[in-house]
Amino acid sequence: MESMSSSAAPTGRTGRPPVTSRAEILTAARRLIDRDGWDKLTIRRLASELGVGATTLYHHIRDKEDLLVQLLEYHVGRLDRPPLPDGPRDRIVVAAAAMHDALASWPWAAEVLTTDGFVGLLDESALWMVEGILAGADEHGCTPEQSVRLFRSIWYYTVGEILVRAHTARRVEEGRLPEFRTVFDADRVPHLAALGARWRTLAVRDTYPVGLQAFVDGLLAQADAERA
Amino acid sequence: MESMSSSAAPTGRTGRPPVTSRAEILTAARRLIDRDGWDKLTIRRLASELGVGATTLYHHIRDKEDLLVQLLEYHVGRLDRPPLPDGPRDRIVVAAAAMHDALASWPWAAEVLTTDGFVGLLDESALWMVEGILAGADEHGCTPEQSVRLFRSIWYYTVGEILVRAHTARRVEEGRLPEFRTVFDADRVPHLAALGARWRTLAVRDTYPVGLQAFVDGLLAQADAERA
DNA sequence: ACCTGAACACCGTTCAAGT
DNA sequence: ACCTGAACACCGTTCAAGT
Repeated sequence: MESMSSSAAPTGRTGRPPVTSRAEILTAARRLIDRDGWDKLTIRRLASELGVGATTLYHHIRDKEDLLVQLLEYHVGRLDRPPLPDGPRDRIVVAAAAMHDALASWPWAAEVLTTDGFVGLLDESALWMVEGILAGADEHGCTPEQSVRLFRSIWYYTVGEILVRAHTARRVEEGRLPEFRTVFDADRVPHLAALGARWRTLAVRDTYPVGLQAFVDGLLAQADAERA
Repeated sequence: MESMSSSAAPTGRTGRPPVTSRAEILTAARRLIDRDGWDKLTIRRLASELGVGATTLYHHIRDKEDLLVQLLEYHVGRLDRPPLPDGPRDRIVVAAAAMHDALASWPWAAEVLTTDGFVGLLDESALWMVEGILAGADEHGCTPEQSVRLFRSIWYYTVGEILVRAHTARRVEEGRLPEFRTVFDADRVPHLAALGARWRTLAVRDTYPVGLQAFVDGLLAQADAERA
């Protein structure tokens, strides 16, 4: 397997030595996103950030999507794990909120997040949140079907919130948020018209946690009723 | 204001006659999406679909995003409106489901859907679903704050479901859905491991409507408790 | 074994010139 | 008033050639 023709190779390997590595690429990608923004992460820019040719990256990643998945997994994996409460209902809420907060830090991962079965791509180290939700549902008395449905429902709510708010935040900092209508036809949409400009004030509030609690309670009650 | 130098102009206008129009552009865009897929909608392709120069389109639309907003509004506006039930709770559920179904037909509108305040971009003809939800919440006894929060929560859930499932569906038909893990470490994630291959079977089910009902009930109960 | 530049097949958008 | 081609500043990815 090994060759002995090459000179000055520290390891027992043959051929041209690597100029970069997976870890280096992922760190540079993160640095680039944090500094220049998510939309600036391109293969070409990432390569020049590393000082290598663009095509070199294709020896370390399959394609751009593979880079995204690796990036998310790499960083979710180094998150520290908060203690989960004892009660099953609260365990679900805390685990889901932790999942939300973890992903909300990397809202750029939309392409990855919106893959059904995304969970199957992750390492065990990033799956304790999923496990926490499933364990809580099970302990509450849910069937496996109900537990999976509960998880998926919460997942949709969480992904939706992250994507909408991330997108909005980006537009705000780019200063190109479309001006919001405050006047509506009171004959056709009376409630909307009555709210008027208050909508805007109310819409910027962070209602994820309180909505999550309502959802978990609703889902658990529904599961109970189904089994009764 | 008017000029009289140009010849053979049917209308009283001056200058070169238009080769296309807003309506023609929107119809062509829809045709292109339906035929070739969402990701094939580019300014250049759309122009050649119409048989005009790419730069011509910039006289009818501001930029690509403007095209998307107009496209969504144009098609949501021609949806027919189902009757809403009398009870406030059921009204919310039916209106939200109608909103979901309408948007799920154009899941490509992700860029538009994930703009907070997206509602403010729409015409009254497309807002009866929003109005239906707000009216139901109000009639149930919700405060304006609670009604807006209820709507936003449902909106996040709905958008998340649409985006995840649309993305998954696209990958399936492109035949590049990542293979799903079915084996997990039973010591670290016992519930996930116990589910194993069943997850995949359960995850393809359409659980949007049943999840919606649980969410609405949870949100209304929460609102009641807050006011008690 | 790994790296590279050239090339391919695209994008959205601007702008000066034409009708 | 409206249309146009050329041009600008980019993309992701492939491939043959180099070390």
